[in-house]
Amino acid sequence: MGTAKRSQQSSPFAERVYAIVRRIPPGRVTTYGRIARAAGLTRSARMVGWLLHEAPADVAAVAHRVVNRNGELTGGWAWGHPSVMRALLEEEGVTFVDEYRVDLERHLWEPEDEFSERS
DNA sequence: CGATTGACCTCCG
DNA sequence: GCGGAGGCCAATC
Repeated sequence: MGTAKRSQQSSPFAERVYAIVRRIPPGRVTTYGRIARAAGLTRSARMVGWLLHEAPADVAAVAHRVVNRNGELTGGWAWGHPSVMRALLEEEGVTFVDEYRVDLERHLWEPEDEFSERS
């Protein structure tokens, strides 16, 4: 396979993010910052979102469980419309405190912060 | 090759 | 407690 590369250079940080996202249980939600911190890069939450945009199908299948620090469906438009992601979350039993805001106090899932480095 | 944007967050005033 | 600015890495124009 000569053409087995492109931009999918599977960065160590990317694989770490994908691994964490895949470990997100149903009915549970996490935040980009939480994943970024668990991956080792606390201030690189932006890249997490971009990675999810280029993420494989298995990761994208659970990407709707990833929300921002506010619990808002910031990436809802990635599915075409936030209502789609909201429906998926509701299907898993996730409640919403607002139209597009999940109850983090109720479904916030914290990844294994083995690599979490504090300042 | 340089500048801008991006599924965002943290720090500082 | 709230607001603004910086940061971080990569992709796209």
